[in-house]
Amino acid sequence: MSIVLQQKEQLSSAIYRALEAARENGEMELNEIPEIGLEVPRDTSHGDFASNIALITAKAARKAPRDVAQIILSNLDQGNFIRKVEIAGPGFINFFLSNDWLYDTLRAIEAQGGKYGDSDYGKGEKVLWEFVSANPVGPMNVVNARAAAVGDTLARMFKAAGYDVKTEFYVNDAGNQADIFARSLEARYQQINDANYPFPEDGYPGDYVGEIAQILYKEQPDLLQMPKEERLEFCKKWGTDKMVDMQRADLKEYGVEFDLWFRERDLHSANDLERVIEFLEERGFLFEDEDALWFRSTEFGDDKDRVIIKSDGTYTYVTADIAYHHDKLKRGFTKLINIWGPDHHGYIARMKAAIQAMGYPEDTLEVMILQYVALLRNGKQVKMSKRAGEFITMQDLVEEVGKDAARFFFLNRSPESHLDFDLDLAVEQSSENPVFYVQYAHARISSIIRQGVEMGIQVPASKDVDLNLLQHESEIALLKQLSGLPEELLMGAINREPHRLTRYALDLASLFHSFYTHCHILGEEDSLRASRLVLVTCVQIVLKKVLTILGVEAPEQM
RNA sequence: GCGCCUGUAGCUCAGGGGAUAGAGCAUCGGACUUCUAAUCCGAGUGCCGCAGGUUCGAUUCCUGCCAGGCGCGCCA
Repeated sequence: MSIVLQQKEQLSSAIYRALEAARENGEMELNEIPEIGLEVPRDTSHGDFASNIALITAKAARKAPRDVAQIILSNLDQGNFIRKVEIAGPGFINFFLSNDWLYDTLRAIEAQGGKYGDSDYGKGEKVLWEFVSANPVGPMNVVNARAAAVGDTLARMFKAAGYDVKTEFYVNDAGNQADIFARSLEARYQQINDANYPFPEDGYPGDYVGEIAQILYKEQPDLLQMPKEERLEFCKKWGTDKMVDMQRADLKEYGVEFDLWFRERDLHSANDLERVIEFLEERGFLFEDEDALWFRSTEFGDDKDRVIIKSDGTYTYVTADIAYHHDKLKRGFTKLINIWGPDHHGYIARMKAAIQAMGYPEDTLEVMILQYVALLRNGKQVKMSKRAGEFITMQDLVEEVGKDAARFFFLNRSPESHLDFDLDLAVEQSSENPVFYVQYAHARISSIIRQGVEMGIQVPASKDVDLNLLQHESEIALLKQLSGLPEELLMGAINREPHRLTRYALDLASLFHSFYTHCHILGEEDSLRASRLVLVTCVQIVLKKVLTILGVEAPEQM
């Protein structure tokens, strides 16, 4: 249990006992004692912890909130950890504790290192995070970049929260788009020898198709010997594999490495679609109408039934997706979390229906809908069209603003908010980007420790220093911030809020920079210097931990 | 028409049943003989989209409306 939680528990049981005592001695009538809420107030003048219990119970007790608070106080056993209690505002009870718990936080960080802040909340539940899953027919876009950053970070937050996590990229290499891509690639290949060879009307116009056609030509100069059908099949497989390789490389450069890459074509070759259709058929969820086979998804709350096999005998996209999710479940995952773009939100109901038809609870599948990213240049939105071959790719973005800045920028916003990404601003102010502010704090600490070592000063163990020397306002503020990591990490995972962590990192960096200005370290006398070295080392550990989860570098110097 | 998301400071965005609504950027003024000034300290700004409702208390929850983005295929 985190130290903050320990404090809250101590306080709430003290309040509970006070309420019971008040009830017994007749000072207060109260049938039920509600759950006692405690929070860390934003304003430090409101204490270390505050409770609104008096406001909540006032009505049932038929007393004014401040009177209730006064009764609680007069029955409260302050023990030896509560330094001061006061009633404030409409009836809040503010608790001021002795600093021992803050110093315990340093000991915990020292003992746990990079694991500080982790919990076993998830109890090892197997969770699969699927995100990006961009079609292997072109470069990834900025929404993919947003999804990559969010998914990658949330997956790590889940690991920290005690889940058994895998990340997966689903490759749509078997559908219409893959066929169109194959025809586009084949046409570009033909054009190497015959400039007038017709390009398909619906083909992908981007230059990249021609570029990889060149690579294909070098590797396979005799492709034209093949029968057309066979050649298109080859182009589809080779081409989508090539695109997947490129996507994998781009993602790696962006700091995202998936545990698993799942190919749609493997579902087809393993006859998984037939199998899942049979499975649903047996359970009576399918019916025929107008020469097509339908899935009765309305039985599970979808607003329409969905076609599974089209009248021409081919499958729809959702069929493969059902088979895919069936496969995920067969692999033993009990929680499937997908991150989709806003254009797919209409898909949620039918996939959840499928999950239920397969016999699993509706909330086994959770879909996070990420909102769009609008790119602005010269104050105007950049119009992008895959059709016209005009778009700013993830790769362009990373090259332009850098991996760390791009990731931080995406992660610093709540996933469901629409996002305006001003390219001019991102480039122009790249040296003032918040990410550097956080990294600079880490580099500064590294520098202090480095110089200490040069002077023959090592970072001491906390047991060998007097942590009580840490009394400065900026030191206390830092300690409080450090104590908050476990809760931030856990709440961030539970609520799927990566931006909690960027915010936490910014706040921690800010408090450190302020401390740095007000307090010196290496020049201080031995005992104070030792205590502060312990403190900044803990700040460094926590900064590095958070940056690692965010997928951002923690530089030793800048 | 139905569904999802958004509406908070000049801009980009946090927050969220409670105590004076926050940060960064931008603007203005200070701080480097001292561990990195990519830093710090200080200053101003808000019908929290509008209107009702629930509540001791609503910017937060509920309903309706307005505005913007995106969906609603035997496409993927």
